[in-house]
Amino acid sequence: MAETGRTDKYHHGDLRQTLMNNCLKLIEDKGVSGFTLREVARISGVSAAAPYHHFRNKTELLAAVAVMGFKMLDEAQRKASQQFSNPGHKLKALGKSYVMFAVNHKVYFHVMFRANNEPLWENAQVMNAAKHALSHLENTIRELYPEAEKGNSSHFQAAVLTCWSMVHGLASLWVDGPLRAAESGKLEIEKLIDLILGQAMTHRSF
Amino acid sequence: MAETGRTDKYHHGDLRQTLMNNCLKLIEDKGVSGFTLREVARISGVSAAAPYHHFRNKTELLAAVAVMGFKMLDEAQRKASQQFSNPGHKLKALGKSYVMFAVNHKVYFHVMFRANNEPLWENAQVMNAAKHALSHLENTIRELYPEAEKGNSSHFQAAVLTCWSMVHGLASLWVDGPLRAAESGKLEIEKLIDLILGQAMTHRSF
DNA sequence: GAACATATCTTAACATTGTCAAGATGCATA
DNA sequence: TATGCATCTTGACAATGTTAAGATATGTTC
Repeated sequence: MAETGRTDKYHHGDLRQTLMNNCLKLIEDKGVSGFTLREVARISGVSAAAPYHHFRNKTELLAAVAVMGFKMLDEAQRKASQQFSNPGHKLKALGKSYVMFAVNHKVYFHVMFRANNEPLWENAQVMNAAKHALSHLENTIRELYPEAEKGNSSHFQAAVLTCWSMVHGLASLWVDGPLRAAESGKLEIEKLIDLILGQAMTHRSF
Repeated sequence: MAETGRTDKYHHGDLRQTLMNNCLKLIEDKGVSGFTLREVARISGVSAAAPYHHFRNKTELLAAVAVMGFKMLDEAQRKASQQFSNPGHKLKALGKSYVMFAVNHKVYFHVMFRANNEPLWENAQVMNAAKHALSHLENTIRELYPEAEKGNSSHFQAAVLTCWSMVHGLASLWVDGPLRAAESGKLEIEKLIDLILGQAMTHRSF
């Protein structure tokens, strides 16, 4: 009651945050396509026009949720990288943390990268939060290749991108459905991650 | 004129295909979010209700487009794998072909994997077309690991998934924006692919 | 060729949506 | 206490997805 609905005050108190929470709840229930600004307002106990005093439009609500998501991912990555001092182990932990974030927070991941098919990445706040979340990977690769960044910077970027693509691809295939839809689902996702990260990262450079 | 608009006949002739073509054109122009069934009908020169005689709803139009996309990808993968006989080279060619497909047919890729945020993967036709497109990768990995599939099948699945995740991740990061938005865009995408596939696949197992 | 069944298309309507303009209400500050 | 600002509401607008009922062409059967 106190969480979802309105208070009895005319001024809601913290409508902005309430809208963001209910936005997530709604997407969890009905998917991003069935998500409606009006219904978020309804659930939050305010009129359809009320959200416009806190977000310029529907897309900006989603952008705000995406920023929250990136902050959560950032936090998860930070914790993961703190578990190990060895850069190789650190890298593997980061990868697992990335994929598990997508698995455990499917909705966030969806909004962060797919949004409402809107170009969320032009939003400076989103970009910034995303950069922070990605910095852990970059730092760890810097530890792994102290020399790489100096001479051939493109080689460093490629290394970052290789790792990012790997885990982002796995996460995307899971979140978007094809992986769960395929019979590969027999393997539980967590074991799968270990298997794959082992296969991809154990070899030599990572 | 003949392509986009209607014919003078009452019966359109091939409205189904016309709708699919204009669906793509519209998404190219306005993005998936700005895509409207009514406007597709308008562009095609028919009434708003006409498409419902060819597709059950908006999602099924997109599903049909997705199937077309997977057939194109299938064809591209087939050509790529035929260029080499060595399985290692073949695998690299498949990877490059996958990513380049996403880059050159952004809209198709978007519809195939993101759709309208709808669960396209429950559609049997989509699933089937996707499996075909993926079979080339599976076959090539089978060639690489003749022994893998027998004893430990999960190891084989993991190998397939590792490669798929790699290229799908790269493609997704490009299509969804983050890669183009980041400064990494300095590197042209094609060189980037070569760099990454080289880094990821040259090592040992692939 | 005429009659008829069927596929294809249109018009008209419905509930819903995102968004905006104008007005109401409460809060804080002078 | 009076004034100004942030917050919320009501009411409206055009647009959308979708359906029902009716019109028109096409092809098949006699």
